[in-house]
Amino acid sequence: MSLGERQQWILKSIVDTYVSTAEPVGSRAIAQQSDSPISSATIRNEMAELEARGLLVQPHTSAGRIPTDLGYREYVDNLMTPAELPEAEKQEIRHELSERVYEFNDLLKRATSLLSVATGYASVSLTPSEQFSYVKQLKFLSIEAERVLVIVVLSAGLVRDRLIRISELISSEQLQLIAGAIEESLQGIPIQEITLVTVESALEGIALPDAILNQLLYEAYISIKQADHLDVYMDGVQRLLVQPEFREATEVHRVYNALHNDGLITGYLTKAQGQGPDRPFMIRIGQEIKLNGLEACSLVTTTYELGDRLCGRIGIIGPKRMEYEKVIPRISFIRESVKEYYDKKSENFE
Amino acid sequence: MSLGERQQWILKSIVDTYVSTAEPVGSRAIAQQSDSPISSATIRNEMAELEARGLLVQPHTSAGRIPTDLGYREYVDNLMTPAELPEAEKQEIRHELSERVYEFNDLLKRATSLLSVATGYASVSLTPSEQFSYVKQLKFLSIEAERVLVIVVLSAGLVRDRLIRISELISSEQLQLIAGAIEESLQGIPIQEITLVTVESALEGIALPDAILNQLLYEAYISIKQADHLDVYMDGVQRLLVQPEFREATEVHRVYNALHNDGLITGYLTKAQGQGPDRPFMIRIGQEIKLNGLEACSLVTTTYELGDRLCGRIGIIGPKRMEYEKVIPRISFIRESVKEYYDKKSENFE
DNA sequence: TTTAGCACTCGGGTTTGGCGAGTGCTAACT
DNA sequence: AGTTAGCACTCGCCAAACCCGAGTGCTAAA
Repeated sequence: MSLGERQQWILKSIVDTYVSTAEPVGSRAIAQQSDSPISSATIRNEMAELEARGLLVQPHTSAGRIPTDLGYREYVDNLMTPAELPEAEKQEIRHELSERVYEFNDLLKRATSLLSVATGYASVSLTPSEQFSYVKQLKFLSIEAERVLVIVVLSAGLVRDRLIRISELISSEQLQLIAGAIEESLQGIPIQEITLVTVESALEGIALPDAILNQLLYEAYISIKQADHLDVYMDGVQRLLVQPEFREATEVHRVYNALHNDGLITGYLTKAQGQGPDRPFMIRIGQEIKLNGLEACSLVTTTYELGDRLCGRIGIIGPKRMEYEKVIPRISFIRESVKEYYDKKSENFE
Repeated sequence: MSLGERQQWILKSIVDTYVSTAEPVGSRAIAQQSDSPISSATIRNEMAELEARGLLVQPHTSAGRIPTDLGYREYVDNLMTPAELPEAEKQEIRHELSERVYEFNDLLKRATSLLSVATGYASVSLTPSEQFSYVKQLKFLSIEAERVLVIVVLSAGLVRDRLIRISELISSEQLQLIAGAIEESLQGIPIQEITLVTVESALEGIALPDAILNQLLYEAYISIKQADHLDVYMDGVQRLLVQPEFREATEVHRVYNALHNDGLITGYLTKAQGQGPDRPFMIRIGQEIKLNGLEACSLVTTTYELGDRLCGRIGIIGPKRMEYEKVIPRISFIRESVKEYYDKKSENFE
């Protein structure tokens, strides 16, 4: 590979121009750019070269060029220089971020929404989780006769709960006893490895009818499994859909289906979770995303960390023709702001 | 008003045909219908009459007629005869409804999804609530040092909770004491009427630093207010969007924005909640829905009841050109199935 | 090696004309 | 009086023809 300096400059110009106009860009447009030292003819030659190398394509003869996935890749890896955000915008985000936020998921939801506004594309995030979580606490809380709240506290401090009904009256003490026994038997076992049998082994020798015991076991098991699940927040999809690449209703449908196909995005982002923190941004362009329907999109996400165990993912989905230089610093800043707020809340609520 | 029998028959035929073809229907199409006793010329005369009465329109000269909102209204009120669903489909729904359902909201979500599949349009539902709910229980549960789970039980049995952090260590007993005091002071007060002041009055004379007391009060207050909030589930929007009325991308956007404008649908359905149980179905056609962007849609919803206090809403959003005769019995059946499952679970969890 | 000039290509927009579905009106029929 | 056949008319849709202009690749000169 290794492009000449002039070719780099031309490629960058083409990408920048195409990003802002969404129209194939011709040699003249580049040549007329204020700081261009070279003529359109020369640019044409270089463009032909860039096309031969697979970085550009012509949608048809007599049209300008547009970048290929590879062209964007080159741009993203070597050519762009993300700009720092202006202080005013930082202030704005910091201010908006804390409005009407009552718990962490609110904060994340809000951050996701802000990210969409700040970038103008669709945003997604994954609720935090830890890689190998286990059950730290399990409680049965008697709410009324025959109704019990099952509370699961995971190792990293996540709390989930679930309301169940049981068929018999049972005292708080007994409930506590059972919960304690289950809790103890699960100490240190990663949730993925817990099975119904694991849980069952806990209750040897507790003096209660089998029926009720089995029900509680089952409910505890379900609650634990549910506790580990991830939510995905998505916002501003309409901002993505108004992009000119989706002028066709069928294109809109393809993207819509991909995004709202339950669990598809979640699964994808979860797999991406593995990315090391050395390369904080994951940028997938067009075909590189393997999800059916998102071929015309790019996905830029990053991992956010809370405390020293929890992490999640946040980022945006835009057209391939995306303002990468603007998007990156905004995701960065929001990632940091979320962490900051989380830490602040942890040590001292307002 | 009062249409002649023949006019009724013609109007019904036109609506039925238009619903299935999405094309303006002409006099000949009606005349050729197998059971038509009359000629196209007569039908033309009647159609002109129906148009004069505002029940039909011609999109342009030399096109057939399509129903106006008023035409659909007449159809819905007087002409259609909803069919009972086949037993096979009932079985199917009953079977699907209970899969992987772990608590009521799962059931509702599942029901909503099934409704969309069964009708082929988008479906919406509102989580259950009661008209004048009050706080029945309030609990603070100490999870770890400095982390407390606030649990609110509403009068109808709804349970909501929220994890908070507090800045100081405080014993379980003290937490219970505070929660008890707040709980008592709120007995019988409708949630809408609770203010921060109401809550504050509870803690006269508890011996703890003001700072921590105030924080707990505030958190309790927020939790209570949050407990009352409604969720909306929506599913199968893509089924709506592929309808031919939304072939234009801009139309897709209008509908999309209306549906995903946070709180818009919720608010609308909540207001509709008031509908008496005498008229179980609310059918809003086109302009009758006052929401910007849904002019081409119809909204058919019904109230579901759980126990004797809780109720919510479930229904579908389709194009005006909707198979009302098929939609109604499906909503009915799902409403009943949800109630049935809820009751069954209440008395005896499998 | 760069650039000016030029012939060529081809997509997009506009115009034109024919086709056909559907209508309203009139006159005949029951 | 109500119904029906016949017919002229309207108008949206579609395809063909057409032009325009943007952009190219090539060639030859600087």
